[in-house]
Amino acid sequence: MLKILIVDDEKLIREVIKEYCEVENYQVFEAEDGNYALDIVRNNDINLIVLDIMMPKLDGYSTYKEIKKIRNIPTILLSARSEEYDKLLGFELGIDDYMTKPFSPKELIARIKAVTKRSNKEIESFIYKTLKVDFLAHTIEIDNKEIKVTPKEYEILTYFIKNKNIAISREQLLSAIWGYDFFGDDRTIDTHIKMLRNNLGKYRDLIVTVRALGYKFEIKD
Amino acid sequence: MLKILIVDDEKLIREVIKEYCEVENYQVFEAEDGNYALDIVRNNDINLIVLDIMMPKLDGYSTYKEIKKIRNIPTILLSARSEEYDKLLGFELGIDDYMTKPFSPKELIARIKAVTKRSNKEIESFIYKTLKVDFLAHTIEIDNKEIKVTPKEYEILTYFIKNKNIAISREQLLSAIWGYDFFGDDRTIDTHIKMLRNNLGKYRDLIVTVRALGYKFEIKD
DNA sequence: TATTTTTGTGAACTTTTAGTGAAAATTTTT
DNA sequence: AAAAATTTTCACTAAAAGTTCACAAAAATA
Repeated sequence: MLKILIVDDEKLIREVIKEYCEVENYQVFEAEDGNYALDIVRNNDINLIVLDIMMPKLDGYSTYKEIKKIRNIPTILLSARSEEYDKLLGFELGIDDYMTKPFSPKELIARIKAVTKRSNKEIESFIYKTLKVDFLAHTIEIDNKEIKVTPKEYEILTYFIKNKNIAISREQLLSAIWGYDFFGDDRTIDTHIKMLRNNLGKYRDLIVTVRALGYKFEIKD
Repeated sequence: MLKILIVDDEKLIREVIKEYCEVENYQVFEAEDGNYALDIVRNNDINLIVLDIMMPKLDGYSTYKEIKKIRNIPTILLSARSEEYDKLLGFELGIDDYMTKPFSPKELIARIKAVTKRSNKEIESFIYKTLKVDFLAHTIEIDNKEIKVTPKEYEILTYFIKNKNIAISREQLLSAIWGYDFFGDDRTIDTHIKMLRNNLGKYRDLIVTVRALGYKFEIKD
């Protein structure tokens, strides 16, 4: 279960966030200032921190730096006004996300999900039966035998793997792999898919076509 | 192209928002009170609404509720002062976001982008008894068995789900799914409904016909 | 009940879409 | 600069999907 620490001097804010988090089944810890926060971080295995910048005693920035000394924890910063926005942009030392008050609870939950998802997603390889893709070595193996694919095919395959079981539109593939500035024919994808399927041999059916949309890399767990 | 409806009694506010939206290439509709807003929603395929709470005639809250009866549209509420903040937090019936005046146009645009992005992604699945629609995988399951439907049927079903318990006219379905430039016979819908019902098997009755109007996806909660 | 309106449906017909091989264009390697 | 590899375009085909239509069935109305 996700353990979330909320650091804010306003009790109301903490309560509201807590309520929403509990709906999502997160375990919530509260701290009303930076010192309490540090204490909690030291004694609990916190997965994510929601941290207000403007606080009495130990302010958000300083708290953030202190926490980083203890352990790297994904953090979402809250700033009081949108004027702070620019400052935040300049303030770059690994913040995972930030929001300006007032914010919608829905959005916060969405961001929490996004951040936790992101920080858990650095995989080094993908294995399914005898298909192995090694992201570090940049190789693909089937039945212990390396198969060669072109760079584009490799990119498509890894994109599929990272988004397995999600239907991907041609547009999405194009902008993800070709970039937003590609103005060619989107049927080009079909040709690459054809070649990738051929190269995947007996695993060709992992790429299923989603009619009127695009393709999907389907792994039935 | 994104169609945005701005509902505010102050002309100046509307103008400013409009200008910024047009920079982003959004198509902007304006309404100076709730009644106009309802009219526009009924006759256009609006994607997002920016709605002021304080208005003469039909106020924001009421307008919001009325719109929900017509169709589910992501909405950003504007409240006049930050004191309203607490009220808004308690006010929970699916608002996607809200802002307090004065706000920066930049921030509004950022939120519009966030909301539209989210509303296209947030709902990952719909489950009713043993009927499961997975919007990411683009699949439909009944009794743990995947059923195949055509693209149009899938679109209709997801539109129904997003607007469950709301009667949808044939015109509305046409403009939402076929687009404004479809000039064919609206009985075509009936054929698609027939096929969709067949594919839904024991759940066929979720699609109820609303005589002289269209259809409704009815879920008794 | 008779008549009219509206919806359900099977089947014929039309259009759209994806798979594919080949060729042209581009990029990379030799 | 030539050769090789890769990427992109394109035209053709088969399959899938979409549309129309006529008649049956059902509901509303007179």
